[in-house]
Amino acid sequence: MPRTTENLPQKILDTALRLFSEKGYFNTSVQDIRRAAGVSIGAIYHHFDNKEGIAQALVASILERFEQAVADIAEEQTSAEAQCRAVVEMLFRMTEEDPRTMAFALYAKHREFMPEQPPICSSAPFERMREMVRRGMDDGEVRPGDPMIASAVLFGGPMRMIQLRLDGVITRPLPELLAETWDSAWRAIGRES
Amino acid sequence: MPRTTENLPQKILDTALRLFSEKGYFNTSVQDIRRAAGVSIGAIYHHFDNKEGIAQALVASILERFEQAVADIAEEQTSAEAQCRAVVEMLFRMTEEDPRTMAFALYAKHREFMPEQPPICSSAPFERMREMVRRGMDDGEVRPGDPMIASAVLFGGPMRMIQLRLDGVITRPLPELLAETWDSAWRAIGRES
DNA sequence: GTCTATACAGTGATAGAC
DNA sequence: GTCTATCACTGTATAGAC
Repeated sequence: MPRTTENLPQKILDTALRLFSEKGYFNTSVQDIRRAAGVSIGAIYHHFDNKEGIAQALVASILERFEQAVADIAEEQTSAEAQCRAVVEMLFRMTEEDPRTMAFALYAKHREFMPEQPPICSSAPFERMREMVRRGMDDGEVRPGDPMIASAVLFGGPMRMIQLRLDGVITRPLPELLAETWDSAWRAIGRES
Repeated sequence: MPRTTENLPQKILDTALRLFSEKGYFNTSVQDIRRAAGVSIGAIYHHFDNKEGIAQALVASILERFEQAVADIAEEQTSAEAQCRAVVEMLFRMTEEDPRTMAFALYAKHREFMPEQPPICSSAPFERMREMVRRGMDDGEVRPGDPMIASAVLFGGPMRMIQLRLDGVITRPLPELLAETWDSAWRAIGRES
């Protein structure tokens, strides 16, 4: 890849992500994006079909990163507990490093501005997380029961922590709280040792 | 209270709640509310300051119901576990009886259309739920630790179940899943018996 | 590929009759 | 209190020059 200045589509996406997560999709006009990115309306509509297309490109790119991270974890870790813990650790870290991406990915109502798109909670990385729990159940690492309930309870707590952190209710960085959060969350579904 | 036909402000609120939860706040115009409620624009603006005022009235009324329900539970139940379980049972029941209200109350981005309002997660009923867990910790009913983490993990799982149910990922009525959900969630933070 | 200028639909809100 | 008619404006998106 030749060394080039940041290309224009990427600059548009970065700016849109910032504005969408700060003010919300509907409170952000294409004019706002144009102004903040320092480009023209024509350039935006040359690279994207319409405003919704910008949002779609953003979600697709974020889900791709998620899916890659989860896939890497699935390869590196063997036990279900280690896999699930690594996923939560990754999510906590990403929340601190890039809160805007997390807010937009996990905590926006995509259906409202992308009516045709499937909900985020049925996307590949989330399916994979449920699959980790299901396998742990088959292997006897997780207490028997309904896999959907088990994964909702296991990941629901940490995801609630992320939401409270993004809302400013939790003030400490999440990685500092990982150990205690995980101990509790796993105790809910793990077999006692 | 005299027996009267449903009054107009209430009809406006009911219609707005339906449209807001089905299509979202920004995809619903005041004209849409007017049409669906079978009233005039003038009537709407006579009873409410503006569109945001309708949303504020809705949130206030829902939070009042929540707060009342949680206060009743706090009176009826003594142990922290019984209190918290009753809250989750109430939320699961309300999700089935009135999914629109739950979707709008728990799962809408209020800050985007009501910028001046405090976030829902710092409202009275949610504070009270955290207080229940904190008291359980003081009484030795809950394992010692950070009360914020404990309540996030305890209620985060059930609230994730509600979200998945509203998104159609879970197809069975939540009350049928209450027992298993609660057993897991409480195990995360309760002292072993 | 990037720009400026503009079309035009639909929005929230108001005025004023009844 | 409820209505109709209308305003002023912003939004998305397109056309066409460079």
